[in-house]
Amino acid sequence: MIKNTEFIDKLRLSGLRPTKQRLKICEVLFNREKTFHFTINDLAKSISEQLNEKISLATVYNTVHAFKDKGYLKEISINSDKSYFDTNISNHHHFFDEDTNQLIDCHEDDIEKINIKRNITGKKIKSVEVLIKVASDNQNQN
Amino acid sequence: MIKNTEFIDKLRLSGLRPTKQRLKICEVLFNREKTFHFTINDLAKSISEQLNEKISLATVYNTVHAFKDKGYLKEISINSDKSYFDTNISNHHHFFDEDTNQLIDCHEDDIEKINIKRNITGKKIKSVEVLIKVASDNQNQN
DNA sequence: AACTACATTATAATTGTTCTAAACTGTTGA
DNA sequence: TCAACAGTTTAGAACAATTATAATGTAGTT
Ligand SMILES: [Mn+2]
Ligand SMILES: [Mn+2]
Ligand SMILES: [Zn+2]
Ligand SMILES: [Zn+2]
Repeated sequence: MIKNTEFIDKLRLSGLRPTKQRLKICEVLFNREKTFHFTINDLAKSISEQLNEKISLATVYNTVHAFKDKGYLKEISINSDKSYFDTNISNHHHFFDEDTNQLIDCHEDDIEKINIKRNITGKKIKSVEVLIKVASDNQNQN
Repeated sequence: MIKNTEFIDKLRLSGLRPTKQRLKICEVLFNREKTFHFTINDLAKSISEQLNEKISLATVYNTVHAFKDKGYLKEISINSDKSYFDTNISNHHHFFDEDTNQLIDCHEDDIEKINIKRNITGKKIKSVEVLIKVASDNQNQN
């Protein structure tokens, strides 16, 4: 369990003021055993469940974007009209369960290292993401 | 250059009526040398450029979804708030140029075959997609 | 304490997409 | 051939996710 002062230091070091709202969001995001894959709505729900006072939706968006910009969150590309975020900021890939809309981390051993043999002239690789969509056997494709 | 009657047959075989609008969209989508990666907006623009009479945006959406359902188009997952489609329906991966927002096909030899060594119990793999984001060297990450 | 820049908030605006329901058209078979 | 019907198109409304706005609040500095 991470102490509040650690969050305060981390925020200050990033040039973000440690406000009440940001600290609460830190708790919800980072005070957990396992990786949290979430949409803004998931996060807002987690917040309101664990909190008496409320945080404005705009602040949730602002904070998630600030944390992403500072590298404390990753955004995951899923074919959907909503964004997913990830507290696991290491390079890793995902399974996406189409039945439950849940992301599952791929671990080092789950997938062989991606070896890209071509490069685009004048361009640098910014990220490589593998998304493996899964669903129950008795599910219609796509 | 594909003849109009071929499109008519293809549509009829799929249980889709060969309407004026669908045939025009077929022309724009499939009467080209190279793969077309597009957003609905790109397609609507291409249509209005090549056409005197106009096609309703709702029809463009309807048709693209119908074609996707019939397997004539693929939808590509990009971290963005808009959907991308692909006339290349083979299994393949993509580079995404963040400077221009253009997709580039990965060919067979560009990337080693993805080898997934883990499976999710009770779930079947529906798709495996690799997205390699690229940008100019002097670009800020993500 | 006062100042200032940064942050929060409610709410409006924007954007991509889907829905609706009325008008239209391709197909069928009497 | 043509009426009937199901499928299709359409404009515009509705919707959902996200971003912008601008007023109010607050953390950090002096
Ligand atoms: Mn989609
Ligand atoms: Mn959207
Ligand atoms: Zn993850
Ligand atoms: Zn492609």
